[in-house]
Amino acid sequence: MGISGLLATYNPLTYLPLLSVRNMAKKQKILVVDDAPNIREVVELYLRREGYEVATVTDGAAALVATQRDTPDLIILDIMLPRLDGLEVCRRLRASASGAGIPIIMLTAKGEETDRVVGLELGADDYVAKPFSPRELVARVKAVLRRTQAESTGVDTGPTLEFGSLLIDPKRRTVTVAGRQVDLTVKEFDLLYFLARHPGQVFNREQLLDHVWGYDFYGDASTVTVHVRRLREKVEPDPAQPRWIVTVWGVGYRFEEG
Amino acid sequence: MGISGLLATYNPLTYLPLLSVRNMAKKQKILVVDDAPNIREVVELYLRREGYEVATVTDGAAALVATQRDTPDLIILDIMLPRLDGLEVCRRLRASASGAGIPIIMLTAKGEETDRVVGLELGADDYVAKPFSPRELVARVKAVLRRTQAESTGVDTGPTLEFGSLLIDPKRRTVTVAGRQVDLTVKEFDLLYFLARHPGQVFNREQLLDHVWGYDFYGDASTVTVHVRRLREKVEPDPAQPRWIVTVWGVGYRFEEG
DNA sequence: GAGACTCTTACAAGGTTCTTACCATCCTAT
DNA sequence: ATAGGATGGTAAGAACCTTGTAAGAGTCTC
Repeated sequence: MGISGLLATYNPLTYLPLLSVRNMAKKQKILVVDDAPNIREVVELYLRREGYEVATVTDGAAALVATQRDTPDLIILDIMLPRLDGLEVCRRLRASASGAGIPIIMLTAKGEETDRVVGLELGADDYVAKPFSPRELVARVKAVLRRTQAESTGVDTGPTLEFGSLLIDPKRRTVTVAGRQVDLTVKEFDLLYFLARHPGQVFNREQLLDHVWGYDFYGDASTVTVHVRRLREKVEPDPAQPRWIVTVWGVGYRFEEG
Repeated sequence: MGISGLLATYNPLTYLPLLSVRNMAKKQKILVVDDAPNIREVVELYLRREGYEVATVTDGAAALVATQRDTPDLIILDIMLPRLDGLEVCRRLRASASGAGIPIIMLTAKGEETDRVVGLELGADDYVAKPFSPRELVARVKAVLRRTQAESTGVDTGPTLEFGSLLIDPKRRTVTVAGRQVDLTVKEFDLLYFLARHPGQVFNREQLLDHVWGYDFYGDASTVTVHVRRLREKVEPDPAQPRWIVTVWGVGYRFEEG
């Protein structure tokens, strides 16, 4: 008996407070495709715990059938599969009318770096390397769903923001201060745009790392400090007396509108 | 010289190891599970240096017991262990109600039947291959804690409170009195927000220390007095005749609505 | 109304957190 | 390859907050 037996025996689902997929009216369906039973079960467990509806299949051919039948909201696809491998499944889904729009997260074994490129080229939305933590997978699932659903509702790039003489245009990725265009680097822009999209709200450095740098950033919180400094240097009329990017002592930073 | 002079001699703050775990008031506990004494020592040393509280055990069974007893914030778990190996410990923790939420970092020996292990390792939040640098391990610990804490604390800032012309917004960490924004320090804000969340209820200074400063604060009750004073200075229209933060003579303070 | 207790106010010391400047590393485009 | 920019990290100093003490004002009790 392997992991599956044990897990079944101690099924923790019973105790867990089901925290929810936000205020989604209906449960979202996820299809898990992997030939290893233990992976299927662990992934299923964690996704259910988050309130998703989960179906599992063990090979590529079955994946195609299940997609047709169930029209899942997202597919988690192992690359190494019997009969029809993950890349091929991905290719066929993208070619088909019904499967083209469904987001896919690929599972790859460690060291198969090349698969990432191929997978993403074929239209996968994200990829996760084994061994992965279920928590991470869940985070990615949420991120991908958020992204793709935002896209389908037309909020591709956010709106242009304006605060007095400060103009932030996400489409062009440019910032204008008092009519003068300012060149920001990628991180600088992302940081500014994130803060400005939540005016008034205080974020500590850890939260900013999560939102701007991403879930899988191994780094120090001082990174945020440095970027804030450089951002102020470029954007603020008087960097020592910031008007927009304000320090909240002992907590973090806040974007202050005009 | 009175009692106060004597008390000053024993000022407890002087002795406290004032290591900082960032802006978290409480020290975080980490459980290290490894049978190799030198690894335990090095890891413990580096983690303590970063301000974490560290416990160590040498085998899997002890790890389960220690987890139950201490409820650590994170577990560092070697795979190769006597009695009960790391994978099994991980599995059982994930299946238990109390251990399911605790993040785990696995230590794996390099080149150790990677393909087989890959499937079984699921359930940990991160993996570090031996030999590893202590710096890297510390970086990973921080990253994992950041992720998991963002999950749990990210959503639950309390509600905005309103009492007549007084507005308390925990998301922005600002207070508005009669339309005018007032800047509060961390402690001032926490104190006000705590009192305002329990309107009418009287708290003595010790209770306020417990709730706002934390259970592990060794300090004088006069601290509360000083903070109440400054809070009134900033928030009350007439600090000498407080309208909201009222003194209950001989007992403590109470927040009075409108 | 006096004494004792409690609270308010002002202030200084010490610690923590932020800013600033600088350096190392990585990536990219020439 | 190499130069340049972008990014991430570190250390010193400044700015600010926190906290304890002491003196003065207020309040309760006898």
